[in-house]
This record gives sequence, C-alpha cells and structure tokens, in this order.
Amino acid sequence: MSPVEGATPVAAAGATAVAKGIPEATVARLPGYLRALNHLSDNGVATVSSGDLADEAGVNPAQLRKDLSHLGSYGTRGVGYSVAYLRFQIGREIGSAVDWPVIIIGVGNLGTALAQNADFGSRGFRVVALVDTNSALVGTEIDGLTIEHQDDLRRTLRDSGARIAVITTPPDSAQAVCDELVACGITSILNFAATVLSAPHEVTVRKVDLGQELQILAYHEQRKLDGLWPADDDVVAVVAGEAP
Amino acid sequence: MSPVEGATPVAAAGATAVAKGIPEATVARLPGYLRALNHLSDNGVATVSSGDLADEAGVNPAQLRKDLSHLGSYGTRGVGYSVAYLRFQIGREIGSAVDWPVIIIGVGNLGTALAQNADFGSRGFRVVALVDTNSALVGTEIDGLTIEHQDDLRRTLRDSGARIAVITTPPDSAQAVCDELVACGITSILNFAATVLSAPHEVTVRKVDLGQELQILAYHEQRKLDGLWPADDDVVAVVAGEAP
DNA sequence: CCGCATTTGTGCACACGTTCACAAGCTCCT
DNA sequence: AGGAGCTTGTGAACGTGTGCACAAATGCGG
Repeated sequence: MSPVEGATPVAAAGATAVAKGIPEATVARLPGYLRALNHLSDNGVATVSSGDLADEAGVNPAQLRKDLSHLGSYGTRGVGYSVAYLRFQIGREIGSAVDWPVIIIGVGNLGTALAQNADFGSRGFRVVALVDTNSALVGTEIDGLTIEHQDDLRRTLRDSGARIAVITTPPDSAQAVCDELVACGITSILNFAATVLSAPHEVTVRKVDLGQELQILAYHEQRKLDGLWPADDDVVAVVAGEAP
Repeated sequence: MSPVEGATPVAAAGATAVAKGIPEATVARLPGYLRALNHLSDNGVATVSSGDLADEAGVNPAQLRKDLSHLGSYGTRGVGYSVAYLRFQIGREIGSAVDWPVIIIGVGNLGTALAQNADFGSRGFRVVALVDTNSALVGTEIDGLTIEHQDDLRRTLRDSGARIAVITTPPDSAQAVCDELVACGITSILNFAATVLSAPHEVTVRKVDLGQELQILAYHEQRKLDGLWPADDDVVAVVAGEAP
C-alpha cells in the first residue's frame, strides 16, 4: 500500500511556467493544432475562432478550447485567437521551438523512408545519425548522412548528440537496441518494431505499429460487411429491450 | 472540383441486433494480443495465463481479461487460455482470418516502404495495387506490382478488388484522393498524410502522423530537461523539497 | 470423494476524457 | 454611452476506460 494521500496536484509553483501537468490526451492533440495553425498562417489568416480552428484540426470546438485552457488564456473573447501568437505558445509548450536531433536505428525500407522524410525538418526534427548492422550498408550515404555500424552506437550517439531515437529494426533485435539506447542515456524512443519494449519508467516509449493500424481498420471493415452497423449516433434500431 | 459528398445520412439499415459492441479501446488492443499469441505459439507454448499474456502484450492482466470477456468466455478457470484457440477466436473477430486486399495511393518513400513491408503479409494483408500521379513511376514495378496512374484509380480499384486504402500522398492531394476513393466505394482508409480528412461517417478513417508522434515525444523530453518530472506513480524522487 | 491451489470472469469504484451550456469579456454600431 | 452580437474560458453533467477484489469454476493430489 502506498498511501499517496498528498495527491495534491499543484506544487504552487509561481506564475511563471505551466508547472502543472497537461493531460496526455491534450498533449496528443497539440501537434495537430500546431499544424492547423501553420496551415492557416500560410494562407494569410491572422485571427481564428475556436470553431474554425477546430474544423481545421478535426476536433470539437469545446474540446479545443478546453485543451488550450490548459496552456493558459491566449485568446481574446469576442475575437478569437491570434494565429501567430497561439502558434508560438503551443510551439514553445510542445518543444518544437528548438531543433531536436534524432537518430534512426535500422536502415531498412522504413528507416530510409523516415530518414528522407522532409516533413520532419519542418517540424523541428533533424536526423543526425543512421545506424544499422548490415555491413553492406555501413559507410554508404543517405541524404548526405553516412550510415554507422551499430557496434559503434555509443560513440555515434555521443558524437551526434541525438536525444530522440527511432527504432526501425526487425522485432527480434528491438529490445537489445532499446537496452543499449537506454544505457547510453536516451530517454525518448519511437518504436516501429512489432514488439513491446520494456524500459525504465523514466524513459518515454511510444509505439507505432503499421500492421496494427490496418488490423483495426479490418475489424471495422468486417463489421460493415457483416451487415451489423457499428456505433454511430442514434442510427441504431435497437432490439426490443427487456431487462430483468 | 468534385462535388463528392455523399453526406447522405444513413439509410437506417435494419441491422439484426448489435450482437456485441466491443469498446473501441478494446479493439485497439486486440491486434496486440494476437501478436503476443503468435509469438507464444511460435515458441511452442500451448496454454497461457492472463498474467503471462498480459506481460507479453504490455498491459494489465485485469484489463486483458476484461477485454477478452467482450469476445466471449474462451478461457478455462484454474488453467488459462489455449493459445491456439484464443488466437483463432481473436483472429476471427478482428477479421484477420481472411486476406484483405490493400491499395496504396502515393508511391513515395513511405509508400514504397509500406509496399515492401513483409509484415503486412503475415498479418493478413496483401498489397494488390500501387497508384501514383508521377508518370515517371507509372509502369515501373515494385515487388512485382506495376504502378498505375492515379487517373485510372476507379478502374484499378475495381480490377484489384481492394477494400482498404492507404494514402501516402503529399498533404495537398490527400483530400482529393480521399474523395475519389469514397466515390469508388472504399470505406476504410489509413491516412499517412499530414491532413485531417473529411469523409462520410460510414467511412472509417484512421490517421498516422509520424511527425506528430515525434512531437509528442519531444514534449515529454523537454519536460525532463526542464527538470519538472512528469507523471509517474510514486517513483517521484523529485527535486528537493518545496512547499510547506 | 474432498479440500487446496490456481485462474478466469465480473461487479464496483474510481479516474480520465468529452461535451454541453452559460457567464464573463471584447468589439462594433447606433 | 449603451446595447447587440460574438467568442472565450470553465463549471458541471455525462460517458468511457481502468484496475481492484472477489466469487465461481477448474484441476490435482491425497
């Protein structure tokens, strides 16, 4: 039993930073808002209402306002949000103000695709190192980056200064790579391998499984084929109820 | 402009009975269970307890049992679950018993990587068509598949019989592609483009944004650097004291 | 045949996330 | 100046998801 009674959330840390914890669900949506804002900015929009921004981001207006309220009060009642200002604030909160150096472990098809993904650059990430075990690949270049051997991971990490690691190796080696990364001090990992990684709790691990996404789609698709219609609003012609 | 909208509100199909409404959160975890089971099966394990399976899948044992209980009672008290049987049941529920034909729109780096991804095959998906607008690519082959031109999308869809579409085009063209797909009768779309797609509600759209995943990681990473420690349980050996 | 060890399935309580509805606040027009 | 018309920020209701704790069920050994 761990009587964590002092569940008091706030540490009452001055007015400076948002010392409070932003809900995970909100954090997951912030990048979407940021992109929506960038898009609006590109189109010359200077001010936007929660309704329009919510449309652009694909969420409910009330949700958007509540999410933003966790960051602070950056809107003006009766007017809306300044696109530039809100973009700056979210960007700062999310940490996309700085350039994050990223290392990619596993230069297969997916790893290569990610390394060449131009979108990363525009979002504040820079691929600074590529690593693989295949000695046929080591030494070759992708986008001006030389592929290093995985045995030199420790050195490569230190030299490149990478702070975020992306694992695109086969599933079997993923855990070993993860352990090595953690041993080298990496605390943020994006895992594309089809395995559950175990890591110390201070390390943030996110998993993206492309096959899994398809399987979830397949589930819904099958339901449609079976004629039973999944849950939308009220459209359901329910059975005759009968409850004990 | 394509006046595609088909926003036609449901036709109130007289579905028999919504036999079982499996919660979305559970559906999202089922593929993970399935993989865990396959892994165990490969290792010659015939029977597994909820605890061990939960470990393998990276979830709480109680959660696993509750999830499985939505499918039915496929376990044996005092013993556990038959790996083979449970695998069959989940596979059937999830629709991975059949081979799902998949079409990929946009043969850039990512699209190519996905097309060559061997993992899809082992999970019941088969890439049956590749489509792009770049005429330099059209006609070339990837893994024995000839790339078709996007103008022939309708025909390609019909010929290939694809039921699930993957969009890996640039963001600008994604919505147009989506509209065209919907017009051709596709009802399941996996979107890798950095845009929010709007589609009729009977179409299932899932979005995967790689940059977004990195940004979420960056947020957590920044928090760690700032010294304020995010939410874990009790492990908090946080900075020296504070308040009263 | 009976009790013991084990493990599932689930009712229940709690935490988290979402949406509604409305007061507070701003701008503009008369 | 004052009111009309918007839009934000948020309290409160609602729904969903999670995890605990325990009864029900099974196998085993004596």
